[in-house]
Amino acid sequence: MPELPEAETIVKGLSRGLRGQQIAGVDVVRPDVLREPRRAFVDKVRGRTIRRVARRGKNVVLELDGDRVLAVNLGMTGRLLAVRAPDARAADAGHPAVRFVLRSGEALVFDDVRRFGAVECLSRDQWSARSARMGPEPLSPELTSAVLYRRLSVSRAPVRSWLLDQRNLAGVGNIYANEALFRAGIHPATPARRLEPEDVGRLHRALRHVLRRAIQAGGTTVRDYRNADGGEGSYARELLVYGREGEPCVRCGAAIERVVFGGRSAFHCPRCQARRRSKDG
DNA sequence: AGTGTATCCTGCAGGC
DNA sequence: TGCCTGCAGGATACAC
Repeated sequence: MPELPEAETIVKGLSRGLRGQQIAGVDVVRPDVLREPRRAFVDKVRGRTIRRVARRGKNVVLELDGDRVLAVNLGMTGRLLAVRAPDARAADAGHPAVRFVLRSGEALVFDDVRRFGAVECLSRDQWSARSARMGPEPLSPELTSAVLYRRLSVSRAPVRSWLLDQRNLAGVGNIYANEALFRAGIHPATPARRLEPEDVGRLHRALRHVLRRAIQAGGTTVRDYRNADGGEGSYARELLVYGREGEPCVRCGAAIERVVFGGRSAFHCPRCQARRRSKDG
């Protein structure tokens, strides 16, 4: 599940090769990853030059000339692959959904087995509006512990659900939410507003630590995630709770538990992340 | 404002 | 062995 560190890794891998490149042609293999008719999309993208490759939350953002933005949400299994050789078959071995053929003969392929991902071409204004609906970047200096506390304190949602909501924070998904909560010693089902400032301080530090480390490691490959060159991220080795149901907690030895709420698995150590009673009112 | 459920989709693991 | 079922889940829509 590509989250912030995976999107960041992809951006780093693509930036140098894409900047300044002109998109000569667009081959839409799977139109259902678009959010508009194929023809309209192709007409907007073809001939544009890529000015910059950036990230916002979990999205990879290609800024094009003509005030257009190509926004890619990787969904569950999406990949953005840089294809160096003009007729490289490597990318076709998977599940190509959209292929951007560059003037240089190279290509950028959006590949997505399950097609939960999306590729959209928006005006700069449309993208700004979309971005404004997302929460702050967790690694931005503007997101202080105090700001985080203020935002959490007005929500009754379980803190894990709160962290996953892109309107609250941009880029955190289930893996890093679980890992950060473990490091902060907070039970994932704790109502957000019940967290004390010290809890939020620990959560803030844990989030930043986990996201930074995961970026250094090139992201987490559990199964599907690949970087722009098709390589895997190595942060899976450092996961302490995610996917480790029944295994001993690295800190206390208790068996890691999995609970499902909000339609997703939450992994935690029952001893290090003691559940707090939720008090009414 | 919150929860739960269904939807999209395919690969794979587990059960028998 | 091989089929079948269920599960994985990011974002979103919808009912309650």
